[in-house]
Amino acid sequence: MTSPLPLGPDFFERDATELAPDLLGKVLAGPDCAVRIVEVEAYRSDDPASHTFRGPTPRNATMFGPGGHLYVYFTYGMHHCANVSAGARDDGQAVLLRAGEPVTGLEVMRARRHGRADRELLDGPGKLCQAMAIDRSLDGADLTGDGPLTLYDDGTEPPRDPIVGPRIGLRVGVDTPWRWVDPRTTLRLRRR
DNA sequence: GCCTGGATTGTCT
DNA sequence: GACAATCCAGGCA
Repeated sequence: MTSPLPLGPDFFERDATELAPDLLGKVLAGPDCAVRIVEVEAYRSDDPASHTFRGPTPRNATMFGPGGHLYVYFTYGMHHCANVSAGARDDGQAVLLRAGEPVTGLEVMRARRHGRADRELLDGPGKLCQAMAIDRSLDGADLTGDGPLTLYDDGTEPPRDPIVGPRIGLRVGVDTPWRWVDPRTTLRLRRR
């Protein structure tokens, strides 16, 4: 275990399908809690399932910004989802953070998730945002510096044998295997 | 354990 | 005006 280091902009400035599996095992730290990422999905602008497929809009502006920033969107009338922008400016790429495991701030997250079992605190994209109090006010936050949220490498290597499969909840783009799961997780996640 | 249906609102066509 | 990168409760096995 080396000392935790924030990931720099260089780490994020590559294709979302390369970045996504490397985010497994990394730590997303907020002001009062931190989470180890165990499930991700990649989205690109040439991908019909991506919010950026039809070009820039006010909502998806962060995905077209530089890599290493937080893209938060609101969906199904009641849920937020958190993404990390990837690639260079104007690339329109991002990695959706689907699930995580608690690192610090367990009590805070339990309170925000209102009595859910620990294994159900962070095992879905909407739940992860609820537990970490992520909403649209954090859209565009810089994850590489002194913002409210930071992505760290705490010395945990990405898994050598990540589970790869199709993305979840889509009407289109289900044929591309752009979802990665860390096999070391104890969460009950779809494994294929 | 697995499956089904309802909730609810911002966003784009 | 329709849809959406979801979650949860409830029913059944």
